[in-house]
Amino acid sequence: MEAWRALVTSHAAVTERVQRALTAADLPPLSWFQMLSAVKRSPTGRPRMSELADWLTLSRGGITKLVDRLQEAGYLQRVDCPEDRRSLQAELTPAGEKMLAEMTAVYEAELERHLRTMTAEEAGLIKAALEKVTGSTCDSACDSAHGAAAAA
Amino acid sequence: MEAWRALVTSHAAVTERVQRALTAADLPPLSWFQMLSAVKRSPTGRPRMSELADWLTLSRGGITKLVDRLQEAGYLQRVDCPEDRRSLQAELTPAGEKMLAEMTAVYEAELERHLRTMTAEEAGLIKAALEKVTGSTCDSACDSAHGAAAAA
DNA sequence: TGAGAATATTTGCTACGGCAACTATTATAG
DNA sequence: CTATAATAGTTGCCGTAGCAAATATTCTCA
Repeated sequence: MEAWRALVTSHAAVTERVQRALTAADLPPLSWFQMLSAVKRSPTGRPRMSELADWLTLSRGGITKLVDRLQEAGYLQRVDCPEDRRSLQAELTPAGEKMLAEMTAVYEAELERHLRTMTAEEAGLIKAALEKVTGSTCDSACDSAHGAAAAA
Repeated sequence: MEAWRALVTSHAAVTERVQRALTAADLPPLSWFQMLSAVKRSPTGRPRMSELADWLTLSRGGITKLVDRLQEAGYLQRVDCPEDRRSLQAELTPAGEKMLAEMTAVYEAELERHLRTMTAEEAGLIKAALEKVTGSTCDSACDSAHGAAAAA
């Protein structure tokens, strides 16, 4: 429980620092970076809107508007999905690639600044422990759904 | 770096679950819980607005509005600060104490659900490592201010 | 003491995100 | 094949938070 509080606190603190570092460098906000890097990290390079919603833990509507802004800024474009005509895929433009690189530099520098007190072993442990948590979140969801269904 | 990504992801996932658990239980949002428990955890029990802003990592304006809502709901009240007439202190009302207890129950239950994959040792390590990060954030801020001053 | 800098909080304006309703397309059942 | 349900995405409306300006009070120093 205290560990969770520490996590929440450090998350908020570091995130705020990164935000400020980005604005100080006249760069777009963190949400843009998260979007751009999610698109970049996608196996296909062209994730669907709903995939982005899952990865960024954002609602569908939120994704629509975020992509709108990035598209208007010229960093992303929507392309029709060939397998499903309901669906759209987001794709980085060259300008988007460039911006992502710039933001990544600031982002990683700031992270390094704040996480330098952490040893590699600690980082490894944290990564492992928290990935277990995230992984099990899906199971919990199923439990939850099951429980609700049973109750209904 | 990957550890940080894991942290961000698990934070978002668990936070979202807790939010949903609270709304499912017809309780106020997570921000209210954070505010109430920050007031409760204050050494004096009557933190100032600016202390709350620091602890919740929220802007001053944000605190004003959040306290406004909690006050209107009858969970908090503002009292004049005796040492500094510019300042106000937030104080839990009996209804606020009661609500905090209710929300704490749901909050902790949900946390336990999602963090059950973590062992006590892991939790201890994470807590220690992340508290180091948060602690050093202040130093970094000083470094940063110093660097800016030197540059100017 | 008195002028001006610094600090604590609030307010107005704006941007961002969630939810529920809507459209368009695909999947399922009969 | 058609009707219905389910899914992908967008839109409108609302609540919430940040920022900069405004107000009130305290601090500094001459």
